[in-house]
Amino acid sequence: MAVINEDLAYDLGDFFKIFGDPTRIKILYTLLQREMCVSDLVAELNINQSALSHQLRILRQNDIVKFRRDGKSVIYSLDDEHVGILLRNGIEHISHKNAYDSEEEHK
Amino acid sequence: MAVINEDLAYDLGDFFKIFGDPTRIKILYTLLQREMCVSDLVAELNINQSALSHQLRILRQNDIVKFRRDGKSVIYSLDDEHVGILLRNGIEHISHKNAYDSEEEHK
DNA sequence: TTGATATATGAACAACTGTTCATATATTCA
DNA sequence: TGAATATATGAACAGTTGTTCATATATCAA
Repeated sequence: MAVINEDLAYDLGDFFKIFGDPTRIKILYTLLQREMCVSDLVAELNINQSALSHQLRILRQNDIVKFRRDGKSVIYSLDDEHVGILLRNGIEHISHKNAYDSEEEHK
Repeated sequence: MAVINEDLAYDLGDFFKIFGDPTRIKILYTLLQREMCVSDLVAELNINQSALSHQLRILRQNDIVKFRRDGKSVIYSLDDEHVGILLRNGIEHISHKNAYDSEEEHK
């Protein structure tokens, strides 16, 4: 084992970076529940259409979401089983931390 | 369920952002194996002492690592069980992706 | 105390990131 | 074909991030 491979460190960093933005989190959290077309995402998430499209491209290019065209719409969905696990993992961490924080407040 | 809470989206984003940097990944990957003092990390990871210290502060402030002083040294270790799970999750994702990529190359 | 060693911090700066605006492309329908 | 709708893309810009250099703080040993 010893030292982490330099490339792996960069790849891992790049991978987690994808989840390091609230807009992308919103998108992924939504797609975790059901596939959805762009205009529905715009409506539901209250994000500028262009900003959403830019973020979807990032998710696409990193194989986090997949998409198919249906008439005029493009329908996006999660491409990876790990995404859900990862998000839930993060949520768990945050809720534990918040629970601990409010415990502290009572002292 | 429906739409993700705005605060949660930001908190989750901030959480994952911590893992979105190769220097921090190197640090965490190393601490996953054993606790270590700063100068050992400097030597092992070949990172500038100041840069390392700045990154350790970020990890500290986000309760990802904990530390204790031992004489002149400060010894860091992981503070959270989730970190290992998260890293392994990311590594798994990347290795699957790479496996798939090289599969593609053969076509 | 003084010098040596270990770690932390602040300021400055270059590089990167996400958003917006304008516009391009794609599809459907009349 | 032309208009309407849905989505994507490029350029510009402000804000953020990570590194470096210089320096501060902390601990130990003489």
